[in-house]
Amino acid sequence: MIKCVKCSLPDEVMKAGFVRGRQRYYCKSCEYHFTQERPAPNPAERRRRQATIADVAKQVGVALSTVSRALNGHSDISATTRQAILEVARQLDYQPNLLAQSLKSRATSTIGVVIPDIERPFFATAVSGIQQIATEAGYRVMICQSKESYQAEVSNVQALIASRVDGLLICHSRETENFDHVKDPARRGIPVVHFDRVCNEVNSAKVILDDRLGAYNVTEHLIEQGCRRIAILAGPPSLLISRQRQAGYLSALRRHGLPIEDALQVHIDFRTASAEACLDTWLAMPEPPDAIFAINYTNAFDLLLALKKRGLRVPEDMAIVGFGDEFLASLIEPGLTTVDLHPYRIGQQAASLFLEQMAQKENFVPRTCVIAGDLIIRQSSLKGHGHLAAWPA
Amino acid sequence: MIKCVKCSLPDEVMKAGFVRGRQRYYCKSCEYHFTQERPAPNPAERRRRQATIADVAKQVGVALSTVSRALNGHSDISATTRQAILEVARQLDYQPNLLAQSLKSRATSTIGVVIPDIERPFFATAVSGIQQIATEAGYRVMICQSKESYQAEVSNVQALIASRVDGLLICHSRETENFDHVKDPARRGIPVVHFDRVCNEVNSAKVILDDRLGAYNVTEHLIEQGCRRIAILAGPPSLLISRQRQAGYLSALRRHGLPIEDALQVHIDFRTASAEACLDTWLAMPEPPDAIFAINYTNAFDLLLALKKRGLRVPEDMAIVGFGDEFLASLIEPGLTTVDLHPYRIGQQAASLFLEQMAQKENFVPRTCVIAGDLIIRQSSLKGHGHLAAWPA
DNA sequence: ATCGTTTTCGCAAACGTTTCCGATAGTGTT
DNA sequence: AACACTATCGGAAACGTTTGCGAAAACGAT
Repeated sequence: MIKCVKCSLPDEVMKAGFVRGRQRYYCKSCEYHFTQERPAPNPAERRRRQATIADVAKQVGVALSTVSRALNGHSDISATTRQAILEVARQLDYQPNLLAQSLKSRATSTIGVVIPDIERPFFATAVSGIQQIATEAGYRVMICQSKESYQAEVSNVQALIASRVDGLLICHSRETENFDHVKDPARRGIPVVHFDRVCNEVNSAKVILDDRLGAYNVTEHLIEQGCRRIAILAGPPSLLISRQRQAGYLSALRRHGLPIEDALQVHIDFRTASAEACLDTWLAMPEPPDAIFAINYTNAFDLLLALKKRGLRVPEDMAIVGFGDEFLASLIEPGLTTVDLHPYRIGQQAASLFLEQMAQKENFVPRTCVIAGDLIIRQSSLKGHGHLAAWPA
Repeated sequence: MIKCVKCSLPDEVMKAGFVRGRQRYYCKSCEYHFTQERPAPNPAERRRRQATIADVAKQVGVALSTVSRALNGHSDISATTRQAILEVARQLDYQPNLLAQSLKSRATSTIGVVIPDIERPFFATAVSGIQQIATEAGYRVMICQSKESYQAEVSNVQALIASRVDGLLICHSRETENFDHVKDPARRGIPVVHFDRVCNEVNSAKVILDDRLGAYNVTEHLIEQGCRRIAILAGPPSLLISRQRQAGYLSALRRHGLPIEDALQVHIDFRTASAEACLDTWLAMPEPPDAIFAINYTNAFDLLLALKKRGLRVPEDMAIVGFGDEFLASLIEPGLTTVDLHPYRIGQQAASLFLEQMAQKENFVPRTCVIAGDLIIRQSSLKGHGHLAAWPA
């Protein structure tokens, strides 16, 4: 017979249900419910715990608050107790629990970054720029990749919000067309900064690069080199960068009074095969182009290789210019003329905008920073007709 | 005269100190201490707060525990209340606070990764591999860069511990010689996995790449191509990878009965200038080498360019092979023969080892995985004398 | 000795969850 | 009815910090 845990009288005990796998009893005399006790948890089971403020306090013989004050360098504490506490904390390998601190302070000192792909040099460098500024300001950085997937991007943003990041720096995936997931943190009062691929539906700070100007400059450079039939290998018309860079190209042609020819403007999907096919079409023309501006840097490489394969010389027979990723561009032969987009600077600027917003709080007015690209002239465009021909490669 | 906040009698009130900027009083009749009240905090000051479980509970009219059960899909709840709670949670844009959850559960579902530099393709790819496995298993990834600084590495590790990551994946900086900061998490019961640049002082799981075998293979390939005087452009002898790759090189030479010549083994500091200087020394020899194995991929590029500048043909006059970073290697002309180190696989393996350790808990025995590199043959080494000459580039 | 002041420290309430445990009301079953 | 059982729900204690506020002790000056 089961004995009551209070009066220890087995007589008055009766069964009273079965809950969550355990028998329940009721003692009539005590009017008390109780259940079979649970098997003791395996002591080896529970994970070794890290030292807490309570451990330190107990060992020193003071209150929790005193330990907290000692560790945080507060004033309300005597030098001797502070020393004793610090000593014990060191002994116990005490490391403050950031989770608890953040929960209490409602701030994590962490900013979330969402990028399409860390493997692309542009983003890796941008992240480095972000991290430099953030670290200097005492913030940690949490990086997420969307891998160009809208779904992944949304879940990344939600995870970052759930982690209560203090800010969100994002470059949208190529797929993203719905921006509700970014409006959300903004509504929650989390500062949002867009960079590179921005979104105009949200009233956020933005860092963009001047695609139009960059394309203008690189096209103008070709014109100065004596090129007269300049082709452009553009991307999908749906992409903003594609349209912007084409606009810069057209603007340069117009400015210098060159004819604009539809056959010399082709939109492709950035794949190598498409680039080669396009090149062949151009080469088969009665009057082929004397220069090609590839708005995507991998396509520029494709063209260089394809031309070499076809026995054509760069830049003598055909000048080639690209856009971005100047590190790779400097390695190949001939060196590829391109526009340095300063991804590091873009990252820095994005982080700075976040810091600015944190400092100004409510009265921050989101603004847009434009980072101008710099024309980097290398062998692939140096026809030697212009005044720039003497430049060092 | 100040009135007592309890009895409202001004007579018995006397001053009783001055604490933290505010006057303190004592009422004799009530035996009660009190201070001047603090100016009310600016209501606009306090940050907009995100909805919590309490907000949902209040609006629905149930207890906190009920809301928690509803949100977590627990069983002890009726379908109707669950629906009502979910509805209100949606209305209020409720997002669970991961900080609080982690604090309670003592687990963050986050793994910390420390790498030297995210801008290096090898690490960017490795991180991607880590992230894939981690994400699939429901873990988030927190990335830190040491930028090859020991100090930064230590502070990164401490920050990750403070954030209570569930695991630590680390590739040491070049500077790191003291490994106490990694022993620390291990002592705390945090699983540690080393990858690429490991540390043997800690009893952790490790993922390493087979430098020796890779170097052996690439050297043997050169021999098969008919090369007989193979030089090696090694790195600082202090670096383990440098010694390992040299060992593989020597082993291949010995295996094939080729003489080993000290003049053909040079240790440099990986800089471009050093590589060029070394090349010139070799070219000035009465009997120059017919192939060079550069253990660092950037040096391999340096050599390609330098040779071209000197009017020498690759691979006819000089074969060149590199090590790692096969993406870049495929872009240049001629394509660089190299060893694919499979950084993605290394990252995946590291993450898998962590998961394994989490699953097995106490009875996990740390083991070391070796990822073998694959020889990727391209133009730069194809002298056409061997049976591999027919391979597609 | 009295009283104002300063220094130092403890108590307890947050922060937002989860979860154990007990308490009901309802539902069948003898 | 009496009893056994199930389905729901609330209360409260954690998790590890920080911090406001009160209390006690020490100190100095009347």
